[in-house]
Amino acid sequence: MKLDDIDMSLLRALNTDGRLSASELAARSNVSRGTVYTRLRRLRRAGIIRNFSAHVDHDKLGLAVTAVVLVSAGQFRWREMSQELATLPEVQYAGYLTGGFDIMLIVRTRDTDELRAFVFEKLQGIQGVRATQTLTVVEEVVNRPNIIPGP
Amino acid sequence: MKLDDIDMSLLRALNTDGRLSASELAARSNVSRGTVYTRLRRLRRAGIIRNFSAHVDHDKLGLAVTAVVLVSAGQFRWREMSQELATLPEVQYAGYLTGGFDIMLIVRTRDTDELRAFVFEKLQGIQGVRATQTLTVVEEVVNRPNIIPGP
DNA sequence: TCTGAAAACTGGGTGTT
DNA sequence: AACACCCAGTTTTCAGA
Repeated sequence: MKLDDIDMSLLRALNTDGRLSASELAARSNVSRGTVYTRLRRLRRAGIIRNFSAHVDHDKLGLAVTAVVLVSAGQFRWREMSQELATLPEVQYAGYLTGGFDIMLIVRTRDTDELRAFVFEKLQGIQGVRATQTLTVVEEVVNRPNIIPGP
Repeated sequence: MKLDDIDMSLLRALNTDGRLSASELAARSNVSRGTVYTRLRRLRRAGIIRNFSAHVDHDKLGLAVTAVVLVSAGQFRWREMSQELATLPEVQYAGYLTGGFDIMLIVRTRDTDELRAFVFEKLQGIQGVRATQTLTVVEEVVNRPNIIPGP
């Protein structure tokens, strides 16, 4: 799907505030409300906007520990591992890599005890996981929901 | 702030759909509309809900390349580096680590050319950046906006 | 893509449990 | 606290241009 300036303007606005009303979006993008409705529907149908979500402060929710887990995998079972990783509730991000490691996870737990349990019991229990390297996040500097390309 | 079942229910609902109306939230959490308003205000004021945002498909936006960049840093200028990293538009996530690396970045670019420019020109140009290791994300398996702890 | 009007929702308020 | 009710203002939907 082709995206014009109106679409990009809407996406940028919704990136910073996902609950903006149609009339506010219309004002910011200099179009009518009707246009905003039809554009948003298009963007959703095309899968460009996947969904909307609140952004929560994990510390304040009691999830004090964030860790990056780098995984080296063998005997690659791509499909099965994807499914198993997707069911782990602690995993916020999981991606397959090329380079020094095969998988990268970002994991959130209440404390280091839960992190240990995750890495050494859950993760190491998955077939194909050979070795893991766990790095604790001491401070988050940037945490953006999206990157919207510039003009 | 103490969070009860109602708060958690609202957070879970807003995690999966951040544009749910107050009446829908009320129905899903089995509370009145008024309660939803007061709870949401509390959650925002307390900083538990930071903001709301759309979630976009970066591939469809033309950002075809996602990479994890692990950085080893020396002569640590914590404050300055944070600011410099935060201004880089390609950076979706940046965090300081303990372990084998000092900083982890998740970066999105249009193509590998932009990625190269980011790593070897922008990033390596920042004072304190000693060495980088770039891993390309071949496939994203999990990409959740939040982790909401279970009961 | 825009406009106007009906329908639904919001954000208050009140008093009650 | 949470609830049910009400009310004016706003937002959304939908038709027509």
